[in-house]
Amino acid sequence: MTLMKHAIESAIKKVFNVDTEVILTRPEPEFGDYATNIAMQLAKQVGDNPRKIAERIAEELSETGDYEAVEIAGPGFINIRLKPGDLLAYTRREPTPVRAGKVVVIETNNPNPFKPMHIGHAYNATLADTMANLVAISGATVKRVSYHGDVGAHVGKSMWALLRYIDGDASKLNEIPLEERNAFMGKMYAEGAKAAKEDDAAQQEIHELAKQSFTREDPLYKAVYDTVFDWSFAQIDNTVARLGNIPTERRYLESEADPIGVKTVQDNVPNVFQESDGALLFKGSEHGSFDNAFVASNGRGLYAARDLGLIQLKATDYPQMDECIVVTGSEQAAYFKGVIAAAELALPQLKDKLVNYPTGLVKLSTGKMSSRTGDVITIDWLFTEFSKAITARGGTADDKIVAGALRYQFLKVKIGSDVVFDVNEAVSLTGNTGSYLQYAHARARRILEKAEQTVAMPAEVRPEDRLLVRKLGEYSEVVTQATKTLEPHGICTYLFELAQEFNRYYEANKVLGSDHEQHRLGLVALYADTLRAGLLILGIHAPDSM
RNA sequence: GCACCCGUAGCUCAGCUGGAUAGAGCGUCGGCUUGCGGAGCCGAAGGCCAUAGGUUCAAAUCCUGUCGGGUGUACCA
Repeated sequence: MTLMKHAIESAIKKVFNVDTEVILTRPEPEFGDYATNIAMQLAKQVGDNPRKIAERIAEELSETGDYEAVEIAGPGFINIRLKPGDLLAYTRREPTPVRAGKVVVIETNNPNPFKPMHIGHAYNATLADTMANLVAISGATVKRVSYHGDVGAHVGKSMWALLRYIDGDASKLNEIPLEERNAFMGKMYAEGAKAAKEDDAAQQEIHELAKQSFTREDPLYKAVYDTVFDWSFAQIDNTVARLGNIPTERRYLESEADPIGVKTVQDNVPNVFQESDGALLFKGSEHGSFDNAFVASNGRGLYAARDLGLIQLKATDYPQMDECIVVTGSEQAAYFKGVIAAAELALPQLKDKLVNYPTGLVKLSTGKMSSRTGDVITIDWLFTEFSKAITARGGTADDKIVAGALRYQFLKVKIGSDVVFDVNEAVSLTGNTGSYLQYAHARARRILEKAEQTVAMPAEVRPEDRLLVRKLGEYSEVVTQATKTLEPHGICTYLFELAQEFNRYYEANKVLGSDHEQHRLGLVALYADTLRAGLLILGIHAPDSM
């Protein structure tokens, strides 16, 4: 494509003596393989009508003999049709390495211990993990990390309920079976949250217990804390792995980030932070955010200070870091704007390295959920529902299949839009779903498996192949675009279109036993490999059977 | 109040670096048994792209106003 772009640019230079950048698009297949509207853009500058300009350029391009056809259409579009050989060459999967040589640190999960994991965590984790995949595809070295709130208010709430539950005997926790721990932790948190809201005395205790989370001096407190802390991370690690995420290489905790952040804030008074009512605040309102306290009037570090500390921990662990990506809910967008602005002022060496991607919320079509009341859709429940649906179709529902369906549901939506999660739709397995793609892949593999000859790259493009081959040729462009913006949804759309294109082909053209068996097997293999490669980027397993 | 995000088919969403008849899935209605997995394929109905202006040869796409929805707004995370 770059070659073609340059060819057109130099044709323009030659004919009109104008330097310009040509953008090629993919038009409707009836028009050709590539199109550009450059003639219309040049009309004013060159002072001629667009169709004439287009004709001059087309003439020049035709003379090279590099294309099957160059045509003018409509108000001045130049449509280019590739030669069959080139059409095939374009199917090579070689996305442009737009981040070659960079080092990128990205948080690929950040659920808090002591709280239940819900569908929102699954969304954040799968999206961030997929973005990390895109970073890797773009030629960078990816460092996957995680960050968790191990101290503070939510811990106080859980500890309040936990301490009442054990009633002085920490060994009571050992009686809770492994498979009930998640539900138990959720229940404890919900109870504490409820008490904090409704009962003033309890609120005082919870406040006290929250403070203790920093020191954990009391032996009973420590025993309970340590046990549930371990349970939490066992759950988090297990769930994240189950979702198909690649493991992280470093886990950061708020308790370790806190002192570093507090010191940074204190060291930068008054140039970056100002004292106000005893608290140290950052005037985020002057940076597109809002004024926010980083250190409380009692000297304790707040969330923002911890984020400042976290950034430095990352920079220390990964001194080559060029970019530091955090994916969060959109409700934190303004907050992060403030943190990043403050960080760039206090830590100028990190300027332009910090990026926050705000995502939409996960909403359920069935109604609201709330972790406060314990009324949440858990990830375990989702896995169970998917399994049931797949089994009902006569398929085998291992975790990899289920995770694929789940991931796709999250990834197909543009980052920033809310994900309306309709469990019935997600589980339906038809239409634009992960299951459709996995099934499509399995079917293609099945054909190859049955073939009694070795499969090689197709050597030609027959007329009935054209649409499929053209679609295959879009892979590198789509993936390159996705790596630039770190948005996976375009890959989802593309893979779905590709699978549809193949299903059409497959419906109309017999492969095994046909006169063109060898040729068509080559196409099937190329398609199956392309589909698998795309799914791999999304972290979705492409099964050979299901 | 102020700031940011959003408003595309009944529902859920693509399309937004301006371009050729606005696309898909679900749902609805109608087709497809010889041929490899029907979790599929083909077709139909369904849109003043919230609304009013502006910029442009060209606007769903850019700018402004209005209406409607969401989120945020310092010592929670």
